[in-house]
Amino acid sequence: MALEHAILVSLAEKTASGYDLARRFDASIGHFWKASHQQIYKVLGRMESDKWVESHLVAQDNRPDKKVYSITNEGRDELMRWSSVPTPIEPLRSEFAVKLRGTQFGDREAVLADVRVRRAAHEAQIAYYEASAQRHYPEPASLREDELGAYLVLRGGILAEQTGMAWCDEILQAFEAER
Amino acid sequence: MALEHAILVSLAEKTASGYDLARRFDASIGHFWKASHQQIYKVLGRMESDKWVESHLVAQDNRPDKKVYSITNEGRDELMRWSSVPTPIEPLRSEFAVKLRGTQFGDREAVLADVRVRRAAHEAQIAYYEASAQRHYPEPASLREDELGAYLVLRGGILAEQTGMAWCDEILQAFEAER
DNA sequence: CCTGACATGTAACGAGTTACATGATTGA
DNA sequence: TCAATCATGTAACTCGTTACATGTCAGG
Repeated sequence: MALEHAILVSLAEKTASGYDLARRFDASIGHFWKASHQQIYKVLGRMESDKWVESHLVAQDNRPDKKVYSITNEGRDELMRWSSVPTPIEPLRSEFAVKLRGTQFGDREAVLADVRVRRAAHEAQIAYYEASAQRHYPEPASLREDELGAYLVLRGGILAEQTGMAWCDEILQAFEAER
Repeated sequence: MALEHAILVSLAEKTASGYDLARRFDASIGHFWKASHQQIYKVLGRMESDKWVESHLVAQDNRPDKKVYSITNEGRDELMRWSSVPTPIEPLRSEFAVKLRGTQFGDREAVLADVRVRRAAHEAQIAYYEASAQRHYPEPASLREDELGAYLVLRGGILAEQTGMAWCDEILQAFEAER
């Protein structure tokens, strides 16, 4: 399972509570791997049994206690082992593609409206990613070693969104040409 | 669930047995939505209870009987209804991105080897898709209405694979530059 | 005789989502 | 007083995968 490894990577960067991790999975890491807090707590429990992480309670003023997790040496070993195994190639999976394929059996105008909404969403996401790149990595030619991975992932996000937008444009053009 | 609708689209094009559908999900439709035969039989059962499809047994010579499914009017109505509801935007989900992000905690050379394998896989997939496009849609400027959806989905596949390959190239370059 | 294509399922499990459950503090 | 943020979980359910289960026929 990749969620465990996503958590290990996140904890290797910085210790965190389940709540902190849930917020990270809403932002940075969450751009390519989503997880709900419920699932995170569940998996953290299993990971602690497996000794990949350990926790200690931290009391706070005016706030609930929190359980701060950190990665163990066994966790670091597992990360090393996992990184050396080839990643299975994930097949594409797109409900939108199914719908596009079946346009002739559906509401053509609604599908086109959907394409326009998706195009706008891709556009917004590109703007967001590019602002993020500008802010965190203004000089991509001289990145620190520990920044490279996150930067390349961001680049992957930008490329994917640009492609999504280009696809929407092609679909709109094809449908307009046909009219 | 989209599998039900993928099956509806497939049956709207042509009646099929569970076995036939499983083969279609290994090829054309399967390029953007995978399903095992076990899952298909399970879902077909539910869809028949819901009256979206109906089946009749067909005896064959020298072969086992088969249950041929066809879409009902209710099934067509459902397809129309579904097509008019906006498709939820599927967030990216990539174990490979997690691994890339965590390269500093792993085996850098193994990750790079993985990138090269993935690049080759994208390249092969592009060749496959382009041959398919050439064979089925030699003249994209003049497509029949019932071909347009499948053609555009194929285009989406080509664009996605090209992007995947471009990303791999960027990763390889960045790691080589750093050395 | 053995493999592969044809044909249809069940059972057990794992991953992930949705709904439920609780409780403190801060600011509008 | 009401909503938002902080903080941690359980329970029920759905979707999908893997393993198991069975049997025919054609071709090498």
